[in-house]
Amino acid sequence: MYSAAVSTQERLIESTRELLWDRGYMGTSPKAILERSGAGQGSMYHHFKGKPDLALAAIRRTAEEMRATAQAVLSGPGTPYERIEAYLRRERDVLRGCPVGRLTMDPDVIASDALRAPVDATIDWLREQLAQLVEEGKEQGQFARALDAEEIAATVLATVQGGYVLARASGSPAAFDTAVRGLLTLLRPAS
Amino acid sequence: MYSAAVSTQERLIESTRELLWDRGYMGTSPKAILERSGAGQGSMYHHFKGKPDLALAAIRRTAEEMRATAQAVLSGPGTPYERIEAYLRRERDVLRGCPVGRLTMDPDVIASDALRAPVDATIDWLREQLAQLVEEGKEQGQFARALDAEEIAATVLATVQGGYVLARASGSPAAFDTAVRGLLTLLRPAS
DNA sequence: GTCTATAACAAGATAGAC
DNA sequence: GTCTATCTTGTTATAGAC
Repeated sequence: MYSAAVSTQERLIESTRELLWDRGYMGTSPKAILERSGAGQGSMYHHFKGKPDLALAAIRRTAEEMRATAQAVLSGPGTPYERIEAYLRRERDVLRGCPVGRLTMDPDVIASDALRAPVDATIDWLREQLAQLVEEGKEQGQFARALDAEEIAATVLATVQGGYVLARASGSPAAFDTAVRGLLTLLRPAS
Repeated sequence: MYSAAVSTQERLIESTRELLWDRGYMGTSPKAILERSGAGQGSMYHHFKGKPDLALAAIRRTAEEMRATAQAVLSGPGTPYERIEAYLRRERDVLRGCPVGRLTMDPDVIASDALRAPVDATIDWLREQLAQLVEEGKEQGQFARALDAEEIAATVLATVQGGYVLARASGSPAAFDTAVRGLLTLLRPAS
């Protein structure tokens, strides 16, 4: 078989991903997942133990995807500054928010070690990648010696995550871009 | 009467504020509000039209309180840089998140102009205050002329809001402080 | 103003037929 | 593997007594 139809299990995971992104864990009901995926009650409980189990599969996939997307930009061409800039300016569905970061505002996700783990791991990985870039930039003389790579990496990530908050509050993606431009000005090498 | 007992209406609003902070709009049920406040079904629907109406009262009060708290620090003593630092370093219940900012992740809040308005207004006001401080710092020669006050203000706010995300993801307030230290290094006057 | 009763509907899951 | 009951509990509100 060269081209199999997408499985019910697959549709369940993808539907859950979309709903988690838009409505969070609390706001995502099994009923809504079933409606969106076109699956029946029985299918869902056959493939998954329940809502948390299905959500875990969805979150893991979203986390992996985010990692791949970031990887592509961060390990792309250019100087460390340019690659950080590319990460900050990459196309985003700003008003929809970060599919990973938004989960931190879900009490049920934070309360569950299993559900929080992929979120934590993704953000931690991103921080390491950014810190390594900053370190490189310091070695190349592009960034000041006085900068702490771990700190700057956290600031970059926080600006992105916070940019989503500002944008959603104002109802416009512009606020995200403004915050990013501010950070880039502060980071820009003197050269 | 010099000291009246706290009214039922008051207890309803305060209970709603606590629950909104911890569990968001979706996660806050009228039932939970009633249990926490000790009020009955009838009292709630006597004083408020329903959940959105009560939430609006709660959100407005939280927004006002946040403004007052920020005001105290931002218009306190010190140079512009020192006052921004004081804002960034002020005591926060980091793992609990921002009681105003977290509402932007609630689809029902964002979808309602009435509920989003106080959130938007508070963040906008904060941005203006910070921008004014940056402008002052530029005039006093403390910040570089090249800085755009609006942009830097957005970056400062985003770092705070994003700091909460990093902290909740890792389960530790340390991530918030790390991001703030990074930003302060970037902002610090050469002097 | 506050209470209890009631209700219509959604959430989350199980049972068992097909 | 998928489907349709069925079940328990929670959500959000209304009605009407006190």
